[in-house]
Amino acid sequence: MIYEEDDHQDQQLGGELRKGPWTVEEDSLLSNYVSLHGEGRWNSLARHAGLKRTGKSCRLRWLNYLRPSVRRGNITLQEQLLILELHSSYGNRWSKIAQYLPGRTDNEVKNYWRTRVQKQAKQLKCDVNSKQFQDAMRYVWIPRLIERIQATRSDPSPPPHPPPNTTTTTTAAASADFCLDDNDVNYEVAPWGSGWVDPNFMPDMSGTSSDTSDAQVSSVSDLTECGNPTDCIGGVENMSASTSWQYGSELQGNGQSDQIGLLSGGDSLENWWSEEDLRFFQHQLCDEQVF
DNA sequence: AACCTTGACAACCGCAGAGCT
DNA sequence: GAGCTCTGCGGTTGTCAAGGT
Repeated sequence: MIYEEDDHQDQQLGGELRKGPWTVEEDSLLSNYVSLHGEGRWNSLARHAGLKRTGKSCRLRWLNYLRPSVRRGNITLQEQLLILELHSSYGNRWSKIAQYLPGRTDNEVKNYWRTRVQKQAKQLKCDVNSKQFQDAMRYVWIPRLIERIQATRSDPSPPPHPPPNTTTTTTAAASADFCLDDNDVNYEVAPWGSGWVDPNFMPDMSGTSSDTSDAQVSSVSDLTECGNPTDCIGGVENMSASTSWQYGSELQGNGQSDQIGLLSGGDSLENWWSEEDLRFFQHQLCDEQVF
């Protein structure tokens, strides 16, 4: 790559630099220029397009907002499930997670996590990266998400597609739920999965689990150990049968079997935790948290 | 009606890695 | 190999609208 035209650094634009929200005119300039000349070389692009923005700003605006493939609107239940599970594999590697959510940007995934998921952790008075909260997601939230997905299966909303250029084997959950189009060959799916819903896993009720506060979630290797992906999860259908009630039984035994949020409707995450859940987790799982 | 809080989203910043001169 | 620039990523902050008081 030749940089001879890119000698000007962002700061050399000096006081002309614009910041803050983009105007319609700026969006138009950027869109038109990219459609004519393609992406890349953002600093040069910014100058030649007549934008008083940094290259970084232009790139961000294009990738997160103007790009035609950007998908806008609410995060679907399937996408929520994907995010939760992928985060278990990749941690805060938002761009990696976003690869599995076509049309979604890393920024969007990151924002979702911060505004929604962290809120749930807060409700449980857990740190979002604690093992306790991981367990809460694994044994309560995800099974409930799956049930809600099944309950809304008649919803014709198009399933998200897996990312391109990955070579990982397909997990049943992914293939069953997110790649419904048989014509959509060549999809490959995330290497997550086994740990989340393996019936052999049960929450650490001892309260003695070590703090995993640094997003040290289950490693990818953990999740890819399973030779046959279908053995790991068995698809969402099987997940429900084998996991949801089973994990839920810990809680359902406490009398909250109807608290899965299925009947409440909507995609709000407000009601994922019943009062029983909150008490349960706060008392038995989160005692050691200092959140 | 005014003010405050909250949530969602957009945008910026700093850093690290890759590639080029 | 050193220095420079670009690109991409993750963390953080800013903005605005909606809802509540």
